[in-house]
Amino acid sequence: MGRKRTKSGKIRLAEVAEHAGVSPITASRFFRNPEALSEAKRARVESAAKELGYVPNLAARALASHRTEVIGVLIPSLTNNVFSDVLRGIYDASESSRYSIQLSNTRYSILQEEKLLRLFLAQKPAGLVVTGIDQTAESHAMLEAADCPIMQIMEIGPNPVDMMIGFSHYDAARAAIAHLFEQGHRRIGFLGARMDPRVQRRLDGYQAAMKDAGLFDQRLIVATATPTSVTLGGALFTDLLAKSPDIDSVFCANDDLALGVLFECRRREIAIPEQIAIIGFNDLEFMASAVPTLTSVRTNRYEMGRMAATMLIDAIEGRRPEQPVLDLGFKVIERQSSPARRSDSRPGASGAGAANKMVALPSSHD
Amino acid sequence: MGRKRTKSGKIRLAEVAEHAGVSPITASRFFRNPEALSEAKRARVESAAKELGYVPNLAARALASHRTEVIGVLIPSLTNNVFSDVLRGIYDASESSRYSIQLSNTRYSILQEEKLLRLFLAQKPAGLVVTGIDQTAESHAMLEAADCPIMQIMEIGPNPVDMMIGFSHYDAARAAIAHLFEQGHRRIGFLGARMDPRVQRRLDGYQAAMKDAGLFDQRLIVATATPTSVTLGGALFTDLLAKSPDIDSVFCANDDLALGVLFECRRREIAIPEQIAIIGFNDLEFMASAVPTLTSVRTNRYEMGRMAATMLIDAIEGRRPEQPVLDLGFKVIERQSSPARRSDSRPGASGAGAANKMVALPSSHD
DNA sequence: GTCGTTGGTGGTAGCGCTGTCAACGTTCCT
DNA sequence: AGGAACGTTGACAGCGCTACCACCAACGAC
Repeated sequence: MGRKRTKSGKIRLAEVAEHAGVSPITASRFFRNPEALSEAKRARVESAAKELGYVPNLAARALASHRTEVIGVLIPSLTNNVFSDVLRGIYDASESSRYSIQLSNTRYSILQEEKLLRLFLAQKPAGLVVTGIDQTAESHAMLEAADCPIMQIMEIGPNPVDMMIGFSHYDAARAAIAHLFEQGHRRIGFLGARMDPRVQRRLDGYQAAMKDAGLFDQRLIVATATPTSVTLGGALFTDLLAKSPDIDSVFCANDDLALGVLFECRRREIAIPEQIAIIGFNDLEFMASAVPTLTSVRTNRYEMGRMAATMLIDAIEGRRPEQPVLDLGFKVIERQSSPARRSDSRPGASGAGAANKMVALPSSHD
Repeated sequence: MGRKRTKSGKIRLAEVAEHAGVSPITASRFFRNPEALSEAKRARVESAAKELGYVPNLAARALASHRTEVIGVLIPSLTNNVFSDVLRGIYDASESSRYSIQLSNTRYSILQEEKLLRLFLAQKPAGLVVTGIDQTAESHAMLEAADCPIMQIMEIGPNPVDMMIGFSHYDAARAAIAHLFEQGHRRIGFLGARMDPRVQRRLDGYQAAMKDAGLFDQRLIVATATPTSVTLGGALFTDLLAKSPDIDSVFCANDDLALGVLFECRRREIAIPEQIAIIGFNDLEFMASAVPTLTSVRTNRYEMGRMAATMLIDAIEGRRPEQPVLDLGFKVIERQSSPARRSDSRPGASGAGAANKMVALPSSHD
């Protein structure tokens, strides 16, 4: 009874249409723009499709329509906890949509990013998510020329290609240092690993804050291109102690380093926070649970991913946001590793539920 | 001068063929099976493609060839560190190939897995990676019927659908308990979170080992469906202490829990390892760096992902492995949290470089 | 020398879907 | 009442590529 079919019982759109007693085009429209159909035909096609177990052939759709339902995502690392949170947000937001995520890893190389971008763009993605604002000129040009919405995530800065969601790493670092200043610290060390552009901007923020306070000292900075790890945190802290034995606190550019510092202090019997205060960055889950609990700068990673995908999908479907650049801000979460030394009215900082100071500023550091 | 072209200067295969002075079919063959061409034509097509910047249209290819160059990967969680390592291996191995990875998150639901499987299979993937061996009957049937290679990862067990890479979580747990027995421990607690099938099998291994030794006690087990976290480790340990104050050691079904236990012991001033020994599972990076360093069962997660993708791609391209089931084994990495109490000839266990006992057995527990 | 046989090449005919445009019936306006 | 406007539907012609089969030359076997 069926029309000709090449492959094993595969249901095609034509079968659905025949079953529903409509033309293939009407059936096609049902899947793309159901509102355009009359109530009656919509129901007929819907039940026919369900009955036959129809699954559209995405390759044919892509070929005929000159576009895909793929959102390309370029991130620098799969290992980093930070990106796994962002990714989870992206996947969660895309799950209820028709779009699928195509992930690629740039390994912190903007040249690799450029190469991948070229590859992605050639397949006419529905949208693109790229990490950061430090693309090559060539990449930037390709993104500008792309005929799909683009979302830059992780940080905000001038000259967005299209949309942008993130926060100012510079301001966040300044807020971390301001917090330590408030608690009475002066000799504040900086520990940084990987030194990707965002960590670099945290270092910039640290330097600016220290210089403004007249406290800058090159010997307070230990930074390496080595990928981050807890073990590395201990090693960098050891270096820092050797360079500057008189530090009273450390700003770690991420939480893994902070945990490494915590352990190294245990090993050296350095009391936290009495001898050295610690503040981390990102506020990973374990920070609230360490002993002592560790102060950190909370960033909204999951939300960043979720919003990025949501806004991107909206833009793909023609609902462009009124506000293309979104600053998700950050919070300094005060915990035991950086206590208030003054006995003023500030609420105590003693764990996850402790007083938080919300800081969310537009990026304005250059 | 070119032939008709629908879209803005997009180079099609026909253009390349024309430029190279061959037929489109010959050009097509160049990309699929270069060896089939004569030396001369191969060079001509190659330079023409390069000169024109030709990028094949994957949708057209998929439509015409009835297959895609997509490897579907179904994992239960994006957050879990364990899977991010596996994923990194998969992405690394696929990067140099023509295949792209399509990732989906089952959220530890085998019903969701079944749904996603149906979706994936309909797009005729080149290959499929699924997590674990606990698919629904329906899923299993679909996988059996699929006309592409299938790789099951994370554990090994009976009745592989096709290929399988992993290790026995049951045996690994037994090895962890055997290690604690050797060190003289008897009241060994078990802490488990999420209780997915693999954690369940670790519990099974724990129970079997304890029963075999005549030491089993239901009150030694604290397990919850709650997703794992460091904080949860502390909470579960608190529960365990309430149920069994006389424990001498804890086997944590993963390292996050172990870190939580470490912090909770600090909080309660319980000495590790003097009062309580700890062993974790997976050997995440921080285990070697904690104070004291934490014993764990090392699993080859990155390697698992890398091998899975490599073998799958080989199978897709017709190079089927001689050995479809691969046991990657595990290692108990002895560290300070579970020291040798006897002063025999066993090498000391004092850090990352400490003596390791290699155990790698085929799954044989049922 | 004729016949396979092989390796290399090309022609034809779609893959399953959607863009475009035309055509239809209905409603609303003047 | 006539016409425009709208909402709904369908016919047709590909999208860019590859499967399939046919073909041709060059080679060795008999």
